[in-house]
Amino acid sequence: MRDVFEGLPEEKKQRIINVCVEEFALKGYEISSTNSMVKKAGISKGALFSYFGNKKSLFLYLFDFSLERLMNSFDEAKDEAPSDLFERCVWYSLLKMKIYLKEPLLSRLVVSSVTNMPRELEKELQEKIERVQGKYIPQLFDGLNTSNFKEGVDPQKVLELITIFLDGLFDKYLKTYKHRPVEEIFNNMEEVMKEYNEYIEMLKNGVYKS
Amino acid sequence: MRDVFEGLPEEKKQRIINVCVEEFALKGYEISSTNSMVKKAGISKGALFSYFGNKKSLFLYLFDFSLERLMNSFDEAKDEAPSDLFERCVWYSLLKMKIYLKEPLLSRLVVSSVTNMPRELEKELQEKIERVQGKYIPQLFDGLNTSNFKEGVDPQKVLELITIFLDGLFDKYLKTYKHRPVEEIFNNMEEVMKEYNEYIEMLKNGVYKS
Amino acid sequence: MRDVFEGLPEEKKQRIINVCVEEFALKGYEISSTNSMVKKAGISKGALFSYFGNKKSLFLYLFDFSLERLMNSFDEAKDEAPSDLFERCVWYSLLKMKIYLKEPLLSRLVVSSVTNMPRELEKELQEKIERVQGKYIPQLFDGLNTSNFKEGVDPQKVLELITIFLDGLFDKYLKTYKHRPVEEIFNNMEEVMKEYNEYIEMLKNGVYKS
Amino acid sequence: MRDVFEGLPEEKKQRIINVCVEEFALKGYEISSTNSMVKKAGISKGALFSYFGNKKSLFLYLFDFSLERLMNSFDEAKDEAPSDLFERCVWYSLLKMKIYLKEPLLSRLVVSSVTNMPRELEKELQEKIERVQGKYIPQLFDGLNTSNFKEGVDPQKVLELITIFLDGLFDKYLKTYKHRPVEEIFNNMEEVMKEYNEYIEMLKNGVYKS
DNA sequence: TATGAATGAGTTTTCATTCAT
DNA sequence: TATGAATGAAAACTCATTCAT
Repeated sequence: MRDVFEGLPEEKKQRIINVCVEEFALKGYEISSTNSMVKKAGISKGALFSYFGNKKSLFLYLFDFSLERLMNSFDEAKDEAPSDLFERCVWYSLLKMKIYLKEPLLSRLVVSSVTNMPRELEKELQEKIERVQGKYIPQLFDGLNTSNFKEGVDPQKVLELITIFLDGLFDKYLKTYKHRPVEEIFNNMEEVMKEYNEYIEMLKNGVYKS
Repeated sequence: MRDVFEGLPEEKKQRIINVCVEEFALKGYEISSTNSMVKKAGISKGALFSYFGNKKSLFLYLFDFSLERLMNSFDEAKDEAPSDLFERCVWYSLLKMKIYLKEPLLSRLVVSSVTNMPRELEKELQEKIERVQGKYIPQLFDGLNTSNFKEGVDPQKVLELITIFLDGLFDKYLKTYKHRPVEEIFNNMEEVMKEYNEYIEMLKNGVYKS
Repeated sequence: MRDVFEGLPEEKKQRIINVCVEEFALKGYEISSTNSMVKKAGISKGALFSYFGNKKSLFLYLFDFSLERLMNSFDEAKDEAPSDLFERCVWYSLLKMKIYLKEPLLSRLVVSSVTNMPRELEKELQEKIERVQGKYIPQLFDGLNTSNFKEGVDPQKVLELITIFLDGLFDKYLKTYKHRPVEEIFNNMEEVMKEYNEYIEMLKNGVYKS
Repeated sequence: MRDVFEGLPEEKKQRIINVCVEEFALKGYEISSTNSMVKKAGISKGALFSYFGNKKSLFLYLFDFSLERLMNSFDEAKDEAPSDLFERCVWYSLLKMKIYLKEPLLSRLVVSSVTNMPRELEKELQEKIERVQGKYIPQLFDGLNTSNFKEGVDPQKVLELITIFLDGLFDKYLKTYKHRPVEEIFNNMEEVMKEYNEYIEMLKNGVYKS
């Protein structure tokens, strides 16, 4: 059944994936309409359902597809991970940002359906997420050098502090640039980096007089 | 049109608001059903639509209502704001948490419809959010004492650092306690405060050996 | 929900019932189309589903409706039941025929959905049938006079013999007159009666030389 | 068009026929799915439609096929027909039962589509049935010995009486054993025969005191 | 003003049939 | 000939919105 879809000409496959990902990413699972998808993709209702069986399977296919593509981008960059905690976190945060900017729809599909899980998909999505987290999170925070830390500072807590902050910063950027073209963000990357570094400096050395 | 609603007996108005807020807060804009609302509120379909015109207006009314109530809670607490930057931020973050716990449905309605803006409402919501931010954010961070700061540290940036971090921490708590009863959170408040203080300590004095 | 339907003007109720009974009686449950029903009845899709909820409930309502009407006709005639076994059976068979001819669609709906039970309705229909049989069958074969029977003849077996035969004869008439107007059958009633009597004579006294 | 099908290797033809007969016999015309048939038969959709043109023609082909096979079984047994009316009828009824048990699917296809004629096929099926009845019925009741009959008894009517009764009895058995395995019926054959004989005795000599 | 029955375009899904390969 | 992907009308059902009462 899904083999039929996989055997389609690449151009057509891509068109269908793009259309459906866009619909799901922008509207969310429940509101998205298979009607609207087939119209935009220029295929028949019957075709879509012969490829994927039903709306739920279609969504899960696209979720897997998106997740894999995003994770591949992570894997490609994995070897460049710096060993210093701060640098590692910054690198990771910027990597997330680059990937989001390179694949905004795939990213949105994954992120929004995880933060706002449709009831019907809860079990399946939960499982997929846990599998990915189990595989990637340990990898990303392995082999970290914490020798620079003050005594009495819990490295785990520091990691959490930085992660929470950088995730928040990431969200802020996303909101800021949501309605602007992608290029503009890339052009401002230098400025973004400068800001990152300022924050990191504060986290490293504190903001109070010693 | 809306005047008719405002002229209703207070008890009936409240009942309608409560029912509709709950529906929207728990299910989201698109999935929520006016049918289910009128049934739960014990009014007729015609009534609801004569009060609010359509689903969209109903939602925007409730959004305004919720936002105002939440902002009033802020205003009431405004005078207790500590003047030290860190204390102010922590106070603000805890205030947000208390308000969320006091009015979970109003808060959820606002927060979830901002993070997950329904297509149809994007413009209007964007505008409302910006108006509120423009009014409240400067107020909240006025008259701060920054005399403890190291030289060369930009107080505005520090503010942003802390705010972003504490908002992220807040979100983490929300997710953690999403499926548990409100009381449990109050009971754990002490532990939460301890964690807050640890993080604040790190932010103040840094995590690297000086 | 069904109250709404019951509260409709009698004329409209009848129109809807007639249209839906006809569709179900002639096509059977699965093939019958709610689309086609609403078109023929001149109401909207929404209306039909607000009256009955879904196709299954609609059908069960009409089944109950039909069964009750048919059973009422039986009840009205009950007191005229002869006490002789043969006469009783003939009377019963002719009564069935008269009712079938008076309400051919209601009868067909009931008969055809019992002989050809749609999987989806099996449980419900089975139950209804059993309830009716439990109530009517004992009534119909009560107080029979079997004093005329030869010795060694089991009255129960005779009853079965006659019932099976008369039911078969009934079916034969139905098939014969299926495509002809109802009046024609009424006009031929005399002939039908004659045939019945001939058969009964044979059953009573046998066909072999004694 | 159908020649292509007839020219197929016998094994393939049989497989297709078996699969389609089973589907139609168990589900009925309208509910049966050509999709499911081609899957089970291991052929392509195109093939099925190139052999038979459309679903209707496919069904009519299988109906003819089934009818012919069943009628052949009758023909093979024809010479064993007893000449006494009663014996002939009983023989005939048991023959029908044997054939039904030997070819339950072919029989079910024919019987169920005759008792519950799909709208779309009514005309064609009607015609086929009449042709078969016109050919076989006279044959089967030829050369009967009616010398044992009472005077004044119309042999034609007796024949009809017995036929209608035995057909009804047959139906009753079918319903009784509908959900049980075929073997069970064969095992109970003795009991069935006993019941037949009891009824026949009643028909011969009547049930009233002479 | 208030009611709630009525509307109909919308949803997901199925399936006999066609036709390019 | 044979294939099976593609088609699209049709199915059951929903729901925001309207309007006669």
